[in-house]
Amino acid sequence: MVQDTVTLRLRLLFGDRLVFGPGKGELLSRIAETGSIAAAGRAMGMSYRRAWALVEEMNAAFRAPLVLSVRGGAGGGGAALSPEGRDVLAAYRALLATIEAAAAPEVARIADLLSDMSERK
Amino acid sequence: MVQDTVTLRLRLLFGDRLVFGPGKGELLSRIAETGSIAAAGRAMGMSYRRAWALVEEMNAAFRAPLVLSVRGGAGGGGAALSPEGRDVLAAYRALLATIEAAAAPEVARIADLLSDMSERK
DNA sequence: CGGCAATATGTTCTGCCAGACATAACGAGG
DNA sequence: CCTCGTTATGTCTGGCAGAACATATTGCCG
Repeated sequence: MVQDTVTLRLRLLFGDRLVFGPGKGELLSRIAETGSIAAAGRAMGMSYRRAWALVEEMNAAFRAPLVLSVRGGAGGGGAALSPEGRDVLAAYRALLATIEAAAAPEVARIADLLSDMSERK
Repeated sequence: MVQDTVTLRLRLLFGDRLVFGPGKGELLSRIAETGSIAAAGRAMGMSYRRAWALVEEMNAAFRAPLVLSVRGGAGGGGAALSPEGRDVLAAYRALLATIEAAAAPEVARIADLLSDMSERK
């Protein structure tokens, strides 16, 4: 095997506006596991400001908000995925899996033509 | 159908360096059809500077240069795809086709959850 | 009731990358 | 031998996305 890791980054555009990509995917995922926009942002080295902006953008783009948030209360508040949020995340993950499987042969073809990466830092 | 156009943008990363994406794909394609880096750049509203930089990057990343260029001579010079260049382009196009087919159901799932875009400018 | 941690949102600062501009070298052909 | 269009490469600059900073608000819990 010539190269260490091959990753596919997939972005979905509807019309000409970007709706979903790796960043929002991971953000959604981290919100689900941490129950907090702030914690999710911290986990990916992203300012809360930006994390929140992405959430806002998603909530506006979809028919129903993907992230539900409450403020005040125990622990200051929190956030969680709505059913739609879980749906979108699941669909996106499935998409990646499907694509990675389907793409394997062509990816290998391209990888074979790459210069050897073992001698790169 | 709720939304007009759905497009998938796919980027390939090997290790952590980006190697190939939509921009380089189209550039390669246009170089093949125009026989010139400058013309290819113009065709996609890209400065020659940038087009050339992308070519340089690709040529460096792959085992053999994807684009062969000559300067001076009839018409000032020109560029063409090397066999490896044609291979990579063909593989990338095949990749896109494969993926678009495989992705259709999940994309539809996500699209269904989008807010209606017919009432957006 | 006051502290805490998170959501929510405005304002300002900044690093960096894309594009603009400049210039050299090149080589066939008139 | 001069023109022309292209490759090749350096430098400068403006815009803007994202970070940094600032503040208000909310509601449980000790």
